[in-house]
Amino acid sequence: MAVDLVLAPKQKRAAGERCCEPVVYPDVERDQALRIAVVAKALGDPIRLQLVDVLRKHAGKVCVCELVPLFDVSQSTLSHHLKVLRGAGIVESERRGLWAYYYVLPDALKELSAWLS
Amino acid sequence: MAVDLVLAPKQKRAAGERCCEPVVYPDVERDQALRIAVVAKALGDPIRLQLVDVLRKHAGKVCVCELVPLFDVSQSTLSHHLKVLRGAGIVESERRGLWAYYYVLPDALKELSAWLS
DNA sequence: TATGTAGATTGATGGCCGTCGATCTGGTGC
DNA sequence: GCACCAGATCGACGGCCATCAATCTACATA
Repeated sequence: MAVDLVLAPKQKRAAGERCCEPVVYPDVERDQALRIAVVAKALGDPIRLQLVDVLRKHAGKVCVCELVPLFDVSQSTLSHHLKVLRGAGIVESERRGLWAYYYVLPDALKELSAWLS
Repeated sequence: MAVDLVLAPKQKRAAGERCCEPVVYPDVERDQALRIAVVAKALGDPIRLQLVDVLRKHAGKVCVCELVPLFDVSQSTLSHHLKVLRGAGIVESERRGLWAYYYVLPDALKELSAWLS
């Protein structure tokens, strides 16, 4: 119970010895780290990564009906992945009649890319 | 072009109308996509992202005891995150006496970074 | 109107993830 | 030997994720 108020110098590191250089606080702020992590997390699935790859290599907007046969998952699963990418702000969609077109937002990957460099 | 050469009767697309450009297969192979996704997934957590940020900004190797107070999680949780990063091939560790030092592997983020550019 | 179609949504399921306290490991110093 | 320490590992818990078949929603065409 009664603890010695004084934080005794239980520092045992031998004279002059330090484990390493002084503390360095993260350069990226918490908000920024969160934003970047959200994008990275969305890219953290092989199918979503390849989805973004296809959309990026394609100048225009790609119809979902062209995307589905490229992958070995059901249509509903692919739709889910596209929704996740939309939620992360990486892609956007546009409806034309029966078809839906997806495209990568220009600046979506900029912050992550910049942080990596 | 040669659009009209009709294949199946079920095709309902109005004359000459197509949903979009022809199919484009993913540029990144499945193996490569998987490797990149593994790295992205590991970075998909704010704490791990900031961990990598600190280690990267630091030239040498950083002691775990300096990392723990930077984050609002328990020591065991931080140790877990470091293990995940190690599993993804992003960081490596080295023991010196009681202390453990972590550092970013030089080429760890190269493939992801290259893909983003 | 009725039928067919593209794509989104729902609900269920099994597995994985982030977090913690507690414990274990092995190196240090008395 | 013994006590202490840094860091890894364990076991458990709650929540989130990837997947599917089934269903729903618009739109298009007859």
